[in-house]
Amino acid sequence: MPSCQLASLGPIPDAVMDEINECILLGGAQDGSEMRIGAGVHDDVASMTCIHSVALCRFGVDTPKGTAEPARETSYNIMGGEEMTQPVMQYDNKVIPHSTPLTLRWLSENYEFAEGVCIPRSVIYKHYRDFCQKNGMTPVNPASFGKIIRQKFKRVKNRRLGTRGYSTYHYYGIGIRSFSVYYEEKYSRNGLNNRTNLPSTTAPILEFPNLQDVSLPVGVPHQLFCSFFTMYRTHCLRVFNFIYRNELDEVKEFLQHFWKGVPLHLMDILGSNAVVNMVGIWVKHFKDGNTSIEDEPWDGRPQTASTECNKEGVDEIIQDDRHVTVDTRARKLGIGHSAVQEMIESLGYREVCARWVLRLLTEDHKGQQKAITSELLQRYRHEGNDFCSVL
Amino acid sequence: MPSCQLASLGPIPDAVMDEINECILLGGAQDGSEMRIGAGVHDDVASMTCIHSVALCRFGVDTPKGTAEPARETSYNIMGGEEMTQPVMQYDNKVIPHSTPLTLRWLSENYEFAEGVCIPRSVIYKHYRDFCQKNGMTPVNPASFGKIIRQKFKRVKNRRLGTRGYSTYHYYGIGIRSFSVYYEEKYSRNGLNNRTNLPSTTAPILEFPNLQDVSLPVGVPHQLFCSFFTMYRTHCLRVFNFIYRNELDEVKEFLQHFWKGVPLHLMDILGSNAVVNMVGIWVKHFKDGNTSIEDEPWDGRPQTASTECNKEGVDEIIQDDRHVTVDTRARKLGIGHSAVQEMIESLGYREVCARWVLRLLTEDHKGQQKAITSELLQRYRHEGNDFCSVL
DNA sequence: AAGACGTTGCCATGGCAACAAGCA
DNA sequence: TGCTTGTTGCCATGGCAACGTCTT
Repeated sequence: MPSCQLASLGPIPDAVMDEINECILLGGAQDGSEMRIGAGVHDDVASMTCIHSVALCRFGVDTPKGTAEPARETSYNIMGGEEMTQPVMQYDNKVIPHSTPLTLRWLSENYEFAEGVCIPRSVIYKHYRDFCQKNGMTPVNPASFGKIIRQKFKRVKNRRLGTRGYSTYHYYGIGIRSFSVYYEEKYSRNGLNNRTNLPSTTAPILEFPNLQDVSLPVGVPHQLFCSFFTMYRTHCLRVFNFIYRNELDEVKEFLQHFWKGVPLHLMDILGSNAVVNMVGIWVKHFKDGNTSIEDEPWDGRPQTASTECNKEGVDEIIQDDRHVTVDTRARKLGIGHSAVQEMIESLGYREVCARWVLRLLTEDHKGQQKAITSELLQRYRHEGNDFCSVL
Repeated sequence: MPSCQLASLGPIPDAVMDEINECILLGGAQDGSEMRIGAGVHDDVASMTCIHSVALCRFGVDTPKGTAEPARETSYNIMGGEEMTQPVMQYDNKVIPHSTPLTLRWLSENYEFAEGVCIPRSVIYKHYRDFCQKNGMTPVNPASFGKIIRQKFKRVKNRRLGTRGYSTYHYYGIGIRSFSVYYEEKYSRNGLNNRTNLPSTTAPILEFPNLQDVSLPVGVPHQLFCSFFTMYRTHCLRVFNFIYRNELDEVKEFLQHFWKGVPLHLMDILGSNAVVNMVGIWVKHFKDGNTSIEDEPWDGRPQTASTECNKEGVDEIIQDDRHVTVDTRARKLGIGHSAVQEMIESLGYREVCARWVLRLLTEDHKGQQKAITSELLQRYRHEGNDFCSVL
């Protein structure tokens, strides 16, 4: 019996994949203003983990069942549309700082009171940014925008929805007008009825193996692996949910959050080849078209499959390993960014990516100890061991 | 007439300098838990700017006037003390998660209601962390600690003090008991009277040149320079204040904040040699024992002085320049951290440091544009020009 | 009965802008 | 009067923990 079910609602549309790719390429910050010194290293991790997890999601989904798909497709088109149908006012190329009355009017035209509707603040704010860009206005920050929202919708309430520890703020009581260019069914009054007949349990599910059915790789403490398994399972579920809800900005941030947040005592087992390979096996399994791992016995499988999988192209992997090393380091130097492109192209090397994520994380945690001397030697010694274990 | 006055209250005690050095060496995070991937690059900037600004403060201060010095000295000793006189309870090496009753008792023993006293939250929290460490407890996060504070002191009020845009949260109504090991006069009931006869205007001041009296380097837009000058002046004032208030943690964070926050359109003039040298001249001037720049005419001085200053040891500077390049890049690779030590030893090269801060910032802003192709070429081209302009 | 999980209240910090006070 | 600058209210987001519901 699966202890966790992943809702999947059809293949990821190309538009979404494009956005994800763009997100990876751009490092997540579209306007440059939020960039920080040192972002390069973050991007390394984010790119890799994004590739890995998105690959998992991509291959994990079932055939479409046709539920609620049209609405989602429409929403992408709207968001990706080039032209607002009727911009409130068009200034001739002059960038004006900000206009509260204009924003209030825009709010009136596109949103309405809607009891029972929850819309993420980030979604409305994204719409607002779009509105500002199309009208040559400099947007205000989220806090100030919130004040404007509450000027217009005095009775709006707060909700914090999302899985444990990852709740996001929502406005409760605001819906998108049905004729707005930003219309999305789930965020409007109309979506209230439809949502009830779309429970996640009726959707095709992606089942993870039950922990009891999995025989663990030798040498890995059972307790630690259980912890990691739980975290990773939840992680995948959340990535799924983010993508399903079209909150692609969240995906990147969340991935960073997850991989950076792996506790130190779990780092050790992540260094273990067997665990990495087990994750890889799951990905591979989903890729082959299975949505459940339950129908096949899992005992003993990880070890055998992992070796078989490893042998497939061990030379290339090592080759690629070194290659990525060079590029990653080059990018840490600030020399270039073409490596990201390469990493995307080498999507087939999911295991490599996963392994690299781990390596990166390990390196960085090491680096954070900031020992003044002998750090250099220690690092090379550590890397040496790591490299051997990859072989 | 100076438009801004810097309060300075004697030379920086060795204890403070030690802490600053430690802060630089450790990268600011004492427990490692707040470290993040990519912190290395932040540290580069922080170290440099810290050296630069601290040097400015160090050389800018006047002879001590003996006001309130004893209290400050005492406080350093207290904070640096090895042993609490009477720990509430001593567990034998076992790390226990957390104990609210213990914390409440500790609060009662060390703090009291004190109308009119403002104490920064960070200060109390630092004390609490110290208390936890000494008693083998895992401290709770600041938010949860705040709840405990309000359990004990129900009438505490909030204050946000600090210069514009850099306010920090304070508790108003809590003072440190006079017999506490954490006692500091300014944060206790006794400090209330003393503070009134220590207005910053009566303290020796460090005067910046008035903008009208400064003839700008050629080729630098007046408007841009004025903006930068205002920012830099405020920056120095704040660094002074932080050090005076013994809030050394703030110093590092603030320096990062300032240098990272230089707007893009000011980056250009910071790339200008003349501006960098002007800052360098001020530092040099203060170093020579002057607290005011007003008594000497400033017309035309920047250019001449800058060249003279440059010629002093241009070879060494370039030599050092390359040296720092290597080390900085090495550290970005995560190879080692001894470079920080070197930079501290080369404190004499303040101008070089300043220049390097600018270079680093420029590089990073460039890097954040994340253009996929031709970034490499562009960067080298840019660096080439930059290097020439240094010569 | 115990555990898992979503929701929500209270705390934290931080940005912006309005207000107030001091000063040229 | 106009400018500068400190303070504060309102908004944002985020962590932790308590509570209630639901599952095992």
